[in-house]
Amino acid sequence: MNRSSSHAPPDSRLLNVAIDLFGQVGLDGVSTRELASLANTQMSSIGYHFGSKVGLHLAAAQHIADTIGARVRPLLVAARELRKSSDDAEVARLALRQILIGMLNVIVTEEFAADSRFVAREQANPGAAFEILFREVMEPMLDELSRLIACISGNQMSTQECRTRSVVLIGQVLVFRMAHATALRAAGWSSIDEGGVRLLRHVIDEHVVAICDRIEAAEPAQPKYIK
Amino acid sequence: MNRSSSHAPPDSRLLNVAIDLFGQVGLDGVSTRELASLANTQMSSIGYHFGSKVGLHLAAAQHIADTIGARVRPLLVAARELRKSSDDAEVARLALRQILIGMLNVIVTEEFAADSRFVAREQANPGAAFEILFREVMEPMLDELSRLIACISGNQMSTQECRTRSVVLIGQVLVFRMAHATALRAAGWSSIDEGGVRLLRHVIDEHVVAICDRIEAAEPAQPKYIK
DNA sequence: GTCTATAGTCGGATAGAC
DNA sequence: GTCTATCCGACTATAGAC
Repeated sequence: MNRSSSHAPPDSRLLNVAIDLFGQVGLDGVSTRELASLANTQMSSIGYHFGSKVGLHLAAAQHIADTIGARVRPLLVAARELRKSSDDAEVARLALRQILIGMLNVIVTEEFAADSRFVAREQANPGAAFEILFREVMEPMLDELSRLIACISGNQMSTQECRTRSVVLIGQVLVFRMAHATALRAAGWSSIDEGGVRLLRHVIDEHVVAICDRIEAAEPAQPKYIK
Repeated sequence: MNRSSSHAPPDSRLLNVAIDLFGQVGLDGVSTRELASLANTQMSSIGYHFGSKVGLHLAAAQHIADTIGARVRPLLVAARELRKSSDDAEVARLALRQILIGMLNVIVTEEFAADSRFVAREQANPGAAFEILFREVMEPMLDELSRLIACISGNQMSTQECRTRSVVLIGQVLVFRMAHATALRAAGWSSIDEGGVRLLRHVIDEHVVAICDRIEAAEPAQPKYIK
């Protein structure tokens, strides 16, 4: 059932339609008329409830930050607790794997499809909405990932390198949202079904484990990257 | 020097401006007036040379397919030749690493920044331009990558899994273009300088090697993904 | 709070002079 | 081939009735 066709209040219907459409075609790709029509309300109620079209866009970003944050934050705080209670690389690896698989679940789950489409689009179009999403979703996750990587490497790795590796790791997951059409065609899927998700979980987990093995086994590293 | 400010013919100037601006803000994000103005010509010359704004957009996509194709194709044909001359997993690994590092160079090089921005945007917005870019750029690359992965795995892996792994592998590189702002901030860069590129090359190559080790060492795999 | 009607702006396309 | 001027449709925002 479409979230926007329910009997929720108009502002809530507008928000859901906005997340769907802004995520698909961007802020300029959809008109206020279309948004209002699909939310079964009037153009002018956008002005009334959100000030303007841009106000609705920002409200949509904030709503998504709250939704995804609620889903991802538990994984991050759990990882943080584990890190504080132990320096063991094994523990950190487990937390790292759980965060990445957790992100994969958000990315491929139909429930979060509209939200993650929106996030992907804003990442390509950094604006005010991007600030909200980066600060509340991406940054805390990348922070925790790079701390886990530092721990796995035995704190032998520069912060710069840990952060870079976090981005590269998460890229393996994000590609399925940011290049959705390419990824689906390449994998020969029309949509990501249950079997596809299982394969994806297996592949990504295996890659993460392989990379952890490598990081942990690595020498203290000689040609360090500075600044 | 800006490619569009040269004394090239108007249609060429339009094409270059189009690649820049469409890549930054998308088809609907820029007006024909703006495009013409930045190309030092008239709005009506878009109609004359390319039929319409959409025609210009498609011509830009084709031009990019030619440009990037010219850069990437040599890597792909070299890999193909190697694969045909030998079944050795070591040879395939080398080819795989070279293709991914080659893609990274395209993604982070300033010379190709506008082109790869354009590609990234169209991947998020599948349309007619996406068809051109997928067929001429992404598909040949993903094809070769998955054949190399099959070879490295000793042909023990399903086609499905090989193709999925190709997407995941290339995701590590693409993230730096598709989530450019996020990646830069996360890594603490304002732009990807020479040192950043070196670190990135090192990190991605190491990850690819680690994943290859894992694939090669893997059991023939029991819970195979079918369909 | 909700709806209609409209004001004011900007967009893509194109006719027609040169 | 190049440029000017203009048409017409679509858009956001808002005034004002209820």
